[in-house]
Amino acid sequence: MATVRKSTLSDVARRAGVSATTASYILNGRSAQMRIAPATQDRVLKAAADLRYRPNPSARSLRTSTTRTVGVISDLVAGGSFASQMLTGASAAARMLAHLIVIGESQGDPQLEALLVEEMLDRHVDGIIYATLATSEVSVPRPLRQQRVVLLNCVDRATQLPAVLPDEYEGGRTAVAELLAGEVPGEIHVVGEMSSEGGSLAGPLRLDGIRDALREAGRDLAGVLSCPWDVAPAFDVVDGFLRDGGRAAGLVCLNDRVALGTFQALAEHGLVVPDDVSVVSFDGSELAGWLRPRLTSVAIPYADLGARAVEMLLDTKEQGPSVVRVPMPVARGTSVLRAR
Amino acid sequence: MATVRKSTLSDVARRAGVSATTASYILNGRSAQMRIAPATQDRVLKAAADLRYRPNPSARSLRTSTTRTVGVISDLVAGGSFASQMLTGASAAARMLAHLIVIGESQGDPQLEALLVEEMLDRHVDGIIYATLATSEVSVPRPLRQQRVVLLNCVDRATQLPAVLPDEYEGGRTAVAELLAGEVPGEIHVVGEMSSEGGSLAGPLRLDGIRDALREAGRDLAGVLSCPWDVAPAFDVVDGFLRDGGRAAGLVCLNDRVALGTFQALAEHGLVVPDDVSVVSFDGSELAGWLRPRLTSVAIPYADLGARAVEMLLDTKEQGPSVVRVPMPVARGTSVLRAR
DNA sequence: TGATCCTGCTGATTCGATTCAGCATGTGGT
DNA sequence: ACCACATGCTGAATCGAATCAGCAGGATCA
Repeated sequence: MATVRKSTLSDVARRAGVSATTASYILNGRSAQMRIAPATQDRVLKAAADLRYRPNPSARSLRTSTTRTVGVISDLVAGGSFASQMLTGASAAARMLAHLIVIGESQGDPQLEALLVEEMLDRHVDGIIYATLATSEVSVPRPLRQQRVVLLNCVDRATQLPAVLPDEYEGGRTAVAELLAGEVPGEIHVVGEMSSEGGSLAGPLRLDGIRDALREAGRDLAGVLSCPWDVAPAFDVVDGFLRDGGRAAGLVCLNDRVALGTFQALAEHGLVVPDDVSVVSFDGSELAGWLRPRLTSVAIPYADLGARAVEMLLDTKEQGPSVVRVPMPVARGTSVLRAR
Repeated sequence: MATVRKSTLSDVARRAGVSATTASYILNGRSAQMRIAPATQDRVLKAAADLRYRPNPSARSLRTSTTRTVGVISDLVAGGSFASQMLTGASAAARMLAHLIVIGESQGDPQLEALLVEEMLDRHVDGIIYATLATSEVSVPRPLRQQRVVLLNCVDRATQLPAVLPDEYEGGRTAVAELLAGEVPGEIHVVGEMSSEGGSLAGPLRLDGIRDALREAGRDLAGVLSCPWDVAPAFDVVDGFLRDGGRAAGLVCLNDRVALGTFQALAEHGLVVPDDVSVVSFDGSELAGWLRPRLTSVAIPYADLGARAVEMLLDTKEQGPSVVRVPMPVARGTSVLRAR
């Protein structure tokens, strides 16, 4: 642990033969306003380089009360690659802006959440990103309200805080576009829950987009096979549908897990994707790429969301509350029957 | 942004009618050695509570040069839930020890990695966890060597740094135990790559465990279907095997993606899991739970790894270099034929 | 020759907590 | 009545950088 003693501003100043004050001005790029002679400037810069001078962030923070860190608080119940990707984006954006990311996971526990918020505020993070796994409506903890905050993947109607979300409505339209770019000679159904309980906002918006896009194409939505967004429920509902003699040429699954369940049910009934049924989905998860055939999925741009959130947070142009919708790109597979 | 002015130690001291020195001693639990009168102690504690005093971490760090943060540097190429789970564990453990986690993702880029290391050292993190996605042999960046470091999911033979890894060998044995707890009236094969290139250490160790456990049970390994650890390659190799007339009663897949490919190939050949073939796997990912039937998988305890790494890092008992192997628990599904 | 201005720098203070060294009291012993 | 000692507290320095106010010294002008 024999760490080399770090050199301080005074070390640099001494080596350059100037006062710490002067060195400070120069190293902070304020030479101009302070009328520092170019020669002096060079000497100090050289000294700093020689000594590998790196300012002590604690000292700086103490004076300026900014820490060049941003806190990310999420409920992200481990597992999904959500957190991972979102943090990747956030972390990259933060690096660009010379910040580091401090994380805290509330695991959905309001008390833990409050603790984490407090701890981050104690440490004077320059801002906090409040993220949720599922797109949802939230009520941010009190102490956060008068801080720099950006909501990620959620909104808080009460407070009008700035937020970053996927553009679910356009995503819905995109899914339909993918489907109709192929051959779909029959009914189109949606698979997935749309009951508004649970607070997820994604479902209704995607469904709106799907409905509108279909209508504009002169087709309509034959029905919705309603189920929770998971593999087994999706299997059951699609299995039931087929067992009852239901037939569809196109299925829009509301996420990739639903699509997996759907694939399994279709296989069980001897139906082949995409020859018998075309399938598109949402999430753009790894899973989509693992299926046979590979699934066309409208992706949730987690990394982008993370990056945008950080940028908004650190953007000094203090624009008012605003909600940014990030486009959902397509991860294209071969689950849609090609047009002849 | 109208943040309430935070109260300082002097505020507390003034309110309690003592000096800042005294307040400091009391709040740091050093009343005893400093012979503070109980009454004074109570007054200070009360004042601190009244004012909702929270020490300023920057000031404290400046004096003590400890920051109550730990850095996590990983290559974690987004996507896998690896990072997410590992951070969950790390973050929980850190909370217990009153620390926060600062993250940095190197994306496998040594230059970026060096930058991140530097930035974290600048900020005086109390220690760094150096993590890799795939269990592998690494060479940690220079500046890290004389710091408090714990390797996570990797080892550095050159430096003998402490490390935390899954117990892959025992995991291999566990997989076999799961398989043989059922009915496996025929050959047992392994599916997955075992060439030692790439630096992944998991494969060979799992394979050793598998071989030893089989031998001890009086069975042997009929063969290894070699392929990269991913869905499509696994599908191809198993498909080829079956096409060539190969038959197996038990398959040990080296990870869950391989197992998915294997499931797909088996289905293609009309083979039913577990009736015709029993399958076990490694990873314990969500995917295992999504398959039909649910896959029995020996889990990589990411959260535990993260937690253990943090604990080792912050454990002051400065024990020498040591390598900890964390047990791999079973996520049990129904992919093994039940014994009659 | 002195008043004025500009140039180029520096001293001293501040941020908030920690910590060493030491200073008043009060108590006990002789 | 005087010294020794324990008790209970405090002053001042310190960590490293930022920043305000201001000071020499030379040039410029009347």
